[in-house]
Amino acid sequence: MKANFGEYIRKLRTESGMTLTQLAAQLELDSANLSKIENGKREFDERRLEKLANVFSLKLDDIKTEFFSDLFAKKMYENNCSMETLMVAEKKVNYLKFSNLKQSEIKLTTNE
Amino acid sequence: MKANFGEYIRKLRTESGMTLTQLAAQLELDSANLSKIENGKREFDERRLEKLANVFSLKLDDIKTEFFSDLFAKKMYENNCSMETLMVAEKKVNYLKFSNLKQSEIKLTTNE
DNA sequence: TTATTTTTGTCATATTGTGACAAGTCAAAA
DNA sequence: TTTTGACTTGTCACAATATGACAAAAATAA
Repeated sequence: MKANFGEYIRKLRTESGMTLTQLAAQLELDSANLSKIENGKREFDERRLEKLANVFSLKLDDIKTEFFSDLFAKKMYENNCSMETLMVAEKKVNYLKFSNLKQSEIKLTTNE
Repeated sequence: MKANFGEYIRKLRTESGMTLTQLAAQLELDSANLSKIENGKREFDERRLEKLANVFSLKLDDIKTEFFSDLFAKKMYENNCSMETLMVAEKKVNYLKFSNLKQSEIKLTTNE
């Protein structure tokens, strides 16, 4: 497993035999910057996730899972968060989904 | 349960009978900005977590759990992440902890 | 009403992120 | 050993975002 999104990109890239320059072009960024991303010295811009998925014919959802789990893991590790944090986060996501569901129902009902 | 860290602060504040101005002073920020934070219009600065814990005599770890779980939940919700993301994040945190443990062992062994 | 608390809008400034370029290293091929 | 291509690193200007501060409006309580 890779704990950095950069390493993940590097794996995808090398396995498909591309150079930094080639992939960078497809992602519309500088090869120097892509190098930094792969080496964990810069962050991959969230807004390029879709492009990345397209280049490697991967499902956007899978790429997102990889991307955000890295983000969370890094934060957790840096801040020495208790593992409980993730459990609580799960509850909160469900809560957000639920309350937004209710919201839309209300909107539909009251026809706003 | 509160899904916003701001609501959580508001709850703490009102339960202890403080005004925005009073709490803001203790946190060294403007009451107008604290108001925005409580209403979810601005983010609470991570670097003030310790101050917050002190004001309400809470364990920093608990505050951090609340803070970061909110952060993650919000990201998950906004980006429509699959729930798997959290599971993968958990694995990655363990991986990071493990590899850093190994790192320090190496450092100790080689006395660098 | 008057006083207090809270909310909202705005703006200058601080902080951070990003793209771009130049110059560097490195390894393999010629 | 020179050349070539791939990769890395440093730097800088600029863009995007966050933050603090202040004023003024709105809401609430006395």
